[in-house]
Amino acid sequence: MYDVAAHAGVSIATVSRVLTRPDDVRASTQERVLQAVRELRYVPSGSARGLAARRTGVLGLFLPGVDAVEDLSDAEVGEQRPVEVRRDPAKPDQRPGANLYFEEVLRGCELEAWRQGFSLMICVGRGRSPESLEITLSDLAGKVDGLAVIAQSAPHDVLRRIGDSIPVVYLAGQRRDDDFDHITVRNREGMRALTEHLIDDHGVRDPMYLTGPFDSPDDAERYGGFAEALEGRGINPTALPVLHGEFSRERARAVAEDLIAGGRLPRALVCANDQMALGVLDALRPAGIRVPEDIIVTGFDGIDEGARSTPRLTTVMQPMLELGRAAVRAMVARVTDPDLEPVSTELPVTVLLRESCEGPLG
Amino acid sequence: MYDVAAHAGVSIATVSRVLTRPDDVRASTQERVLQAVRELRYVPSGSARGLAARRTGVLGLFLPGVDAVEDLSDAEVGEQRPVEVRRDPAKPDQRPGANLYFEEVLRGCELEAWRQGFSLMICVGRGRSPESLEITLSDLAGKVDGLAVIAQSAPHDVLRRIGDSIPVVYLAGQRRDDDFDHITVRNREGMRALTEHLIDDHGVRDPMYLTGPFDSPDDAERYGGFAEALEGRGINPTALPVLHGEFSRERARAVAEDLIAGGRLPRALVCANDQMALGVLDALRPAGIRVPEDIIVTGFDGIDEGARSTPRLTTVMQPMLELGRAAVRAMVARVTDPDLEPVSTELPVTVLLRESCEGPLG
DNA sequence: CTGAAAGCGCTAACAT
DNA sequence: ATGTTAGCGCTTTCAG
Repeated sequence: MYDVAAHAGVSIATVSRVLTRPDDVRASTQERVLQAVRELRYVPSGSARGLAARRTGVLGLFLPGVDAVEDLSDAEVGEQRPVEVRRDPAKPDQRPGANLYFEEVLRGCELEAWRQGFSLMICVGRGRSPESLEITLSDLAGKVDGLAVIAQSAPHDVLRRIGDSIPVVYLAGQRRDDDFDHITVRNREGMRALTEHLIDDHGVRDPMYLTGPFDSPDDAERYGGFAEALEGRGINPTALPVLHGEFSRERARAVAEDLIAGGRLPRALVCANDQMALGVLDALRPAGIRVPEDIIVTGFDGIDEGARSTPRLTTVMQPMLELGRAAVRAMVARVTDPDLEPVSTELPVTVLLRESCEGPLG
Repeated sequence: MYDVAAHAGVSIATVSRVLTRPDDVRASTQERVLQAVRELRYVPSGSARGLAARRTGVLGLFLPGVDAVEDLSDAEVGEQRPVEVRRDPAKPDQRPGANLYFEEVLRGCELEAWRQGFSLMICVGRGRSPESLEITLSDLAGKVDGLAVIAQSAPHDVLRRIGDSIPVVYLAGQRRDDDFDHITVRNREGMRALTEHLIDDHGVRDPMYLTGPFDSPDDAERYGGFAEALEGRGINPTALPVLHGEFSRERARAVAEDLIAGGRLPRALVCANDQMALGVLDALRPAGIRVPEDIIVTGFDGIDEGARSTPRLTTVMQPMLELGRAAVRAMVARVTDPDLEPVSTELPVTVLLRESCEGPLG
């Protein structure tokens, strides 16, 4: 920067101004400085800026570790053959489809961060020990102006610690009485609306529910909405069987296969996420059971694949991109004004009625 | 940090040491410092560290802008109804499936960065003017120790400029004689091996090729491999029709429909990517044309969906995760030793033979 | 093994 | 509109 200043015949302060508030500088001077910047290939140091300005212009997104720290080989690529040819028979899907979910949030964060002139740093909370997690997080916290954390990727007490050095916003998961912003999605209302549709418009009286993991607050909310809808229509939800699919396509398929074998298929199978609903379809298809004529199947999430399956999947679409964007907006608001009251936002969802309950659509 | 030092009864230098090279400090002192850190909820400033140490511990990944700066609303969420219910008839897919590709690279980068103790900053090159792109990039460059850039997301001259302040590694795309590392994938060899399999093991003599955009260097390589295989078997590739699908599932479907209508289906349709191959299957299915009995269809990329389509898609799998990891390794190597010769790495691919050419697999 | 001191490259008053 | 100057919070010699 000193070089640039010298080259342009101005002081470093002017260079700084040209780069941060160009309007405070005469156009001719500006031009000269920019010229020097270009000639000298000057790239301003983010660290120095961050230090001096007390804000880095970076926001952080902390995601739960989906991948189980896979093969940690240091792969010496040179040795391998350039092409390998092999047969690839079908295998159960291995990757948890859950990441599709987060990728959309990520896109939303990046998009909004960009709009607001911030950079985005991402960090995946890989298992390891609690301490290493804490170090990772605190390290991250030191580099950003605000941190968005996806539910269940880090313990609340650690977040609270970080929360008093920078704004933290908690995404999805359980709403708790913390000192940070909280953004969730209307899981309950979405599932209730969907279930009511099934009851009111399709005359379903005995839907089965296929749940996810026990510790999923999202799923708990969804089941709550399901139960509420039934109760509101005079149906006792506790009398209905609940199945367990762990949010996994494969597990759901197995569960559905059991149902088929036992001849215990209900009129409708309400799944706590799309992956499981797809798994159910996987089981139904070869058995020759028609959807929705013989059985209605519904999902939750609104993943892309559900819009292309056969039949196309009725589901509740979560605004994942908006989740990310809202997170960034919340952080930016708080960076601007650090002592705002913590706010709790619940984003709207959309029930998408498709073929798996409606049959062929126009 | 001064507080921590005071609290622990040591100098700031010692605090620094405990946090960066714990082994240089007596265990008891260390413990005292760590204690103070915890009590004071101290989070070290990344900016200050970066400035003093001359390295930020952050790597950057620059991706091409896939999303067309969608609705830039500032969405006041409060006003919306919590649930909307609506019918959702099938529509052509809108999102370019291409991002799936990059998400995998991103995962690879994040994984390897984490392993190497770096953070990862991501930045999407949203259209805009060339200057704004340059500003974005230079801004990013100032915040990281190294930058990985995915092909075609930024002009080479800008990258060169950045390249002399920090290491730049170029991913995929055309191999050029630049001053930075370059990591690609064996597009040519992969497509050649696949095509040879079709000729040698399935007796195909007149495959049609479905290309992507004209300006895709990846596609050019792939077509090159295709042509080489034919020539090597005494078939003249220029005598064979080439179709244009723009890497789009919808376009490919339309093209295939034309072919069907015209009764001009070849024995095999070799697609330059998986999305197009899936589009072809979309067209073939309702027409009652059997794959692979009536026509063989192949893709390229190895996206998840191809492993689950009906029939499952024969393809060439690109090591996207490895691409990301290799990029990070290259950057780290260069951060360690800045004046290494630029290296050019070509990652191996795998031809995955599945039902769309082999028929039912064990 | 620990402390003292000199910056790292910028921004933000404050002057002019 | 531009220059001067005092740090920002840390790492890193260099002594001890």
